[in-house]
Amino acid sequence: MNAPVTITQTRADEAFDCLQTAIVKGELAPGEKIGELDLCERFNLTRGPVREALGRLESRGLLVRRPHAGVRVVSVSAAELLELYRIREVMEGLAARQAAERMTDQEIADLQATLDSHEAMIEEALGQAYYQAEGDYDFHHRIATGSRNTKLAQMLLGDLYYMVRMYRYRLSTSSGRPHRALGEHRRIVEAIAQRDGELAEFLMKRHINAARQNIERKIEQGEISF
Amino acid sequence: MNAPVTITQTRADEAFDCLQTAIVKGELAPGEKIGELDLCERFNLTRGPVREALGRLESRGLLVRRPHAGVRVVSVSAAELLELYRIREVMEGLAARQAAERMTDQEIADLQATLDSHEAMIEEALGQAYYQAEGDYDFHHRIATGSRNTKLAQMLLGDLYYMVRMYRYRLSTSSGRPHRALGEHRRIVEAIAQRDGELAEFLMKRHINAARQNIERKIEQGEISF
DNA sequence: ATCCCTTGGATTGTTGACAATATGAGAGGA
DNA sequence: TCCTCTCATATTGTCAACAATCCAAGGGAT
Repeated sequence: MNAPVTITQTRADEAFDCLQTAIVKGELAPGEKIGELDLCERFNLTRGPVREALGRLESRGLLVRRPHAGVRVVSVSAAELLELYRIREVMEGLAARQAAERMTDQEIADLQATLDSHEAMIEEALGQAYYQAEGDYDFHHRIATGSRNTKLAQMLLGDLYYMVRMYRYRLSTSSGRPHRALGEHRRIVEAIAQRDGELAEFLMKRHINAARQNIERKIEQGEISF
Repeated sequence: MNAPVTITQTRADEAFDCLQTAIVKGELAPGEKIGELDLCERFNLTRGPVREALGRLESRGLLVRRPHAGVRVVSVSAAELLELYRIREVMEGLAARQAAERMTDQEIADLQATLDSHEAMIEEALGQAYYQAEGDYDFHHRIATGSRNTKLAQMLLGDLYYMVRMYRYRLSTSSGRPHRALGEHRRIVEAIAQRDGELAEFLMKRHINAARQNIERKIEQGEISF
């Protein structure tokens, strides 16, 4: 009867998580060169696990490493960020379609519940950017897993979302957007609830396209520094 | 004046390449448990680099690792393989569209040239499965890079294609398919040459969808063992 | 003054040994 | 005969020292 609470994982996993969150939260700025022993001291780990974590992060595209020259946090240009949204558009469109076909009724109910909670947050918190961002992430997360497409979910959750979130922290969504986004979310869930995969895909693609255009506008207006 | 011929990269990269090709070529069967020491002896490397390579491969989804229990080559079920093609459909559709917008005239000419060479191979080699598979890979490879979408190309070339190729080796394309596939390739390139992104996307999606149905049929007919 | 080469220092890549843990065989009991 | 528990073994995870490589500062030549 071993306690399944064993959260120990492994040192390398620990390093991986720490590094990933540090990158996503912006504690390590894009383009910044990071030394291995700096990280070791920072997380109280030895070089072995840290090194393995660096390898994994590099393979996922969050870090870029040059042999013997150290690793840097990947710096994504404005153009590349927009390209990321183009990818999200097609992939999450597919996720929405498959989610409409495969999500359980329970999952759909939960999804609607989270939207209600998001709405409450927006109302009371005057559209606090943070809650909106987290809520948005939650929404897309659920749909990705709801697609029952292992690889698709893996690519979205393990690759793209981390990259997008990395830039969310400096891209506060514009004032009016949270409400509109919530509305779009509602319509997507509606389509899913009606098991209309085609419509869900269409709405999701339009939703992400709108988000992309929103960012594009901000870049043109110089509200973002890269 | 250092000789730039030293392609040695690093030991870990070497291990990574060896392992990847070994997996793709089927020398390490899906589901097979592989010990670190075995690999060390196999590639004449020490455990450090091998271990790092394992970490990277795991992060890319080609391996699955359980703490203290060893790593196994990922075994993809028939259903998951079909899901992979669903992902390819939307992602390569996007790639084709962007390639139509961004490829240089030279790249397009090269692409057409490779198709000619593929056709010659099919004619003379009686549709040798091997050439067809490699040619097909070449075609999709060029379009992915031609999209000028860094992340998209990275995901296709670094993740999906390896997984698909891994199963290509046991999925000899059906007799009539190479000719049909070549025709579809030609029409896609035609659309790209005319800078018709929308059409290129449509044709590419249909092309991959056809390939998926082809596999689905084979699975139903029990021609494939999983 | 500028450019190129050299050299010292620091950082990364690699190695082999040590510690922790899961797998499997075997003994004992129901 | 089957099941459970224990323990030995092999394999993995981790650590600290060694070797290889790049980067920057400094000196000399043009």
